[in-house]
Amino acid sequence: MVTKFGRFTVNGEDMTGKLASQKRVFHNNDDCPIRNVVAQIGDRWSILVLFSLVDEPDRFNSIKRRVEGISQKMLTQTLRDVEREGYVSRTVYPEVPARVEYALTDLGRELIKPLYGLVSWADQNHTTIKSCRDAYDRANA
Amino acid sequence: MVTKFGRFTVNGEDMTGKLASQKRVFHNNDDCPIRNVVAQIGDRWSILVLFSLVDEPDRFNSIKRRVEGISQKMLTQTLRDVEREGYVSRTVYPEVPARVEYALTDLGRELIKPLYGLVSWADQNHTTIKSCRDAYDRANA
DNA sequence: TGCTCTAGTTACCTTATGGTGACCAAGTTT
DNA sequence: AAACTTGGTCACCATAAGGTAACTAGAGCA
Repeated sequence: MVTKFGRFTVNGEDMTGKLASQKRVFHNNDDCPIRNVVAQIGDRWSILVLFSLVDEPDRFNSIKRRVEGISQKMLTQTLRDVEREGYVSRTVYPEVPARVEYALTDLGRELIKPLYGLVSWADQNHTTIKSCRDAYDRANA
Repeated sequence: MVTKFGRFTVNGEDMTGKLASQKRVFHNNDDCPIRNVVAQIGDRWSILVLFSLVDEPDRFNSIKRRVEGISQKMLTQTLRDVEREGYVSRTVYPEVPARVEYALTDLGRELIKPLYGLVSWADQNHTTIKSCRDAYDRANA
């Protein structure tokens, strides 16, 4: 059996059809790819920072100006995190004053593709979701 | 100009090409679809719970057994959240003892599609990411 | 000398998130 | 009557996440 989403692997295992049997257990430890990847980009700033580098590299203060509301501390922290994950590279140019350029790596560009699918969906559906929230809140007031 | 990801809309605005001009600002307020949607499912349990309902509806304690490590409190909270977003429906059957069935809504099933893209990517690339982390940690020890 | 730039770091504080364990109600079984 | 079932709620606590503001380095410029 193949679901409407096609082949379906999670935790490195082909789980196509296993959900249907109600036997599938979803692990939530360090080896779980879902948490391992999604937890890192599910924070307040990572996705915005990654998308700010989609078309070309950019430097620290320029990113800071473009990602509205991010503090210096959080931009540093977010950039370190996405650099550690391998999504972004950091290049220091020994100019005066120092110039530090951040760019998506190949891996980062690969990640942008599924991420873009999610972001587009969010963009197309967020008014629907808002009215769902309102309806829920009215029903549970 | 169209990016390699095709048309690109964020915040309801066609931003294709705007990134390239370095003019694009990423808002992070209540009207930002990215945060509005991603922040809700970027928590510790939502994605796992949503995927546990992909193939058929399931009831509270069965989900609890299948989503490893989730506490009763967090399952309740997560289910209320995804219900409020409109991704999941909650049906009480007046049996004895009470049976409560959770199922993906049409909207929830729509969300699963881009989410599945992300989860698959995570599954295929998490070993790469792990070695990126190790390399980063070695370089910055 | 003092002020400017970029790209940070650090200390401190507040809020958000999530975990534990006790408790609850309605009804059925022993 | 006591215990067990499902599907929760509630109070309490610990930690994580994130914001603010001050401070730093290295070099150029007035």
